[in-house]
Amino acid sequence: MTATTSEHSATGLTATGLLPPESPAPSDLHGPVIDWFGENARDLPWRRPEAGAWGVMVSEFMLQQTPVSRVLPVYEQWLARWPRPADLAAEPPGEAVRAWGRLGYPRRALRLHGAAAAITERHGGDVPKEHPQLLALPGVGEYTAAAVASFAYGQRHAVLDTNVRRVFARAFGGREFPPTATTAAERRLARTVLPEEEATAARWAAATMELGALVCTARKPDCGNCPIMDLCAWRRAGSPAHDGPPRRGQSYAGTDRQVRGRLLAVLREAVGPVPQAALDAVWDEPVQRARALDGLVADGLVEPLENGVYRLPQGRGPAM
DNA sequence: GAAACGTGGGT
DNA sequence: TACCCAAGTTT
Repeated sequence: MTATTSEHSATGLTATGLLPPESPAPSDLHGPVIDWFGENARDLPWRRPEAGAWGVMVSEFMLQQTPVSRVLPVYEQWLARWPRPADLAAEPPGEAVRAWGRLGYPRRALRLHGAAAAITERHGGDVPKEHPQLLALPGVGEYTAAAVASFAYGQRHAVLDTNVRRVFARAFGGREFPPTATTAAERRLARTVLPEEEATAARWAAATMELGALVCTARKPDCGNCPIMDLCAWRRAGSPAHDGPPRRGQSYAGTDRQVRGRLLAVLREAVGPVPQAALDAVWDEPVQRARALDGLVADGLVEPLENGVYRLPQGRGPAM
């Protein structure tokens, strides 16, 4: 069954501009992608039944901009120490920041702690099932709310992460990469191609994400092992290279982020409060160093004591 | 909508 | 080596 323009006209997808003329019929992809997932899905701990909604949520926080391989060990330690949201909420936020280790973007640790506190206070200790309630939690954005609702509770949501966006850009859009920022058109498309049946939609969400992570990768897509190789619009167009402006680049060396990282590393590894001198040692430029430290304090990641002594936060930090 | 926000592995 | 990329969210 090959996709044709006439099929789209029948469904109105082309007429509404949701799909380019050469893109495949969405329903033709469901079976192959879901079957592929059944045979190739990685056995990740947060996919096991015993992970529960809290395990799924913890994994989603950790996986925001951080690769699976680096998340795995920290995830295991985290769940062993804090098996329920209330367990985490009962500890100072600084403990979450410390346990976060070197996963990066430590504000996520603070927000996960805040989410655990909110879940404990507002939802009786259970991760909420409704998308709006998930979205209201600190650190939970559009993607994470949909991911938890879909993966943990089997609901029907468009789960649009960087993997899925890339798969859709190629399979339906015929382009190598999606736009820099998620567009309304991408959200509409993701909702439109979602299978009708709830459990199938949840499976589709996980499957498209996995396909993007393992086969339809950014660098070297393994099209030879792709279950929809013959339907993919990008492939059918000859795999044209990305045209538009160059992809984003994020510099790091010499930035405040690097200084913040070094300062926080000292605090994380220290058992108790740290004197100013220990922090001064990590960066020689005093103005930038002070700015970075002030930023950490403002973000609630560091708590200043008297006489230039600092520690990880012990109380409730500023709302974020 | 752009910019800020960590860290490390792959090429 | 330098750059790209990794299950985003917030301001």
